[in-house]
Amino acid sequence: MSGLRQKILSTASNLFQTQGINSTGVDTIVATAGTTKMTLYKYFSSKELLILEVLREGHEDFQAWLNDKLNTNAKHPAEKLQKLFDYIEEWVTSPDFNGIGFIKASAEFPKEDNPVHKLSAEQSLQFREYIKQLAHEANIQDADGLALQLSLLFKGAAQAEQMQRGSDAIKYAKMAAKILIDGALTR
Amino acid sequence: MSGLRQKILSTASNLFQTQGINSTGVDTIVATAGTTKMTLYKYFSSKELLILEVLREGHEDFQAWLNDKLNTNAKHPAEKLQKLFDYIEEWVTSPDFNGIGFIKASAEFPKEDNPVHKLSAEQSLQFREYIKQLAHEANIQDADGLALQLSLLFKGAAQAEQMQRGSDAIKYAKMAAKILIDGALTR
DNA sequence: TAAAATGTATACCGATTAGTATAATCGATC
DNA sequence: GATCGATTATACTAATCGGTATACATTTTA
Repeated sequence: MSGLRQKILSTASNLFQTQGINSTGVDTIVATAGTTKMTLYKYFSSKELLILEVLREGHEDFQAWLNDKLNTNAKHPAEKLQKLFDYIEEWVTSPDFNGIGFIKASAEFPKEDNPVHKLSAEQSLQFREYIKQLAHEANIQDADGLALQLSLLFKGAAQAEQMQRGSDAIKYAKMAAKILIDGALTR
Repeated sequence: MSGLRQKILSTASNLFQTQGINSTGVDTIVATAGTTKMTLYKYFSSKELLILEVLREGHEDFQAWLNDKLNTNAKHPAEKLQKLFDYIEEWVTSPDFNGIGFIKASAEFPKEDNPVHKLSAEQSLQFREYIKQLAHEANIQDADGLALQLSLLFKGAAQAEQMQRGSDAIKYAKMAAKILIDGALTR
């Protein structure tokens, strides 16, 4: 049963994050994963498809982890909102954190009709919709606006973290989020 | 007097933004600029040096434009802070806007010792320091913190704009910035 | 008018890219 | 022990990459 497929996926994910997507050749991926090109192309029919799969898995992992954390550690919707950036911080500062995929992918594939770019935009929107749902359940008037603002803080912090690992950006993003959330709740 | 050098710079800037830096070959640049590789390499001894120069010019233009706008249209330091995102919006929504270079460059060159990455991080920090100075002059206690938060909003909005042109992210970033600034001023 | 600088045109180099063809090797099942 | 699927190993293709060499044309300067 192919642990190889998973190995290739995780290896590619790491390399994409540390070296860049376009700068990482297929040969480098298979060499690092300890396999050959024939095997890679048996599981992924093209590099683009591999990129898409890496993005998909990364996003699903993040969303599932975040949703699970919020559901088990917060009862009321407003509480979820207030704890959102706590878990974002926990995710981002985790030692095996390897970046928010869709942030970088959209930069490396700027053409709007590119499949990778389209998936990135879709995932970004999906995250925003998730926050919007939380805000809506917390009876916030402009749920859409708050969701957009929080996603901006998230993107900014992720971008800062990718620019310099271990920056204190997340900490201040959390404080800014608290101000925006509290303001929206008491309106 | 070489208008060719400037033509190459602006052409490269446009292509880098619309196609990506790594995805834009030197041949494409010279063909689009209407010149030859020999001329390009007379002005820029390598592609990396061309990238650095494009980044440098873009950042200088932005900083100079922003500083000029603030100085001529706002008197008091607090007023400058409050109008900051108005001009950021004006810059970003301008039709000939071609992206905040250091946002994308840091994604395409993730290695921290890479010259392009280093310049990007430097420019990002420089922008943050600029805001910090404004906040300091406005007698804001945690000038550093506010500057970081505003730069997060700026990065997030720029990232959103690069993901989808014409998004309303800037509008909401402006609103969030107002909340954060007002809160910091009346403390 | 002669010299010098600037730009064009074109062909080339070695390295790297994504992807494929072919044959050999491995382990498990029957 | 033979067979079968999965994996490896290696060599290859055609295209593209950044960068260079050479020869020629044009314009500027003296």
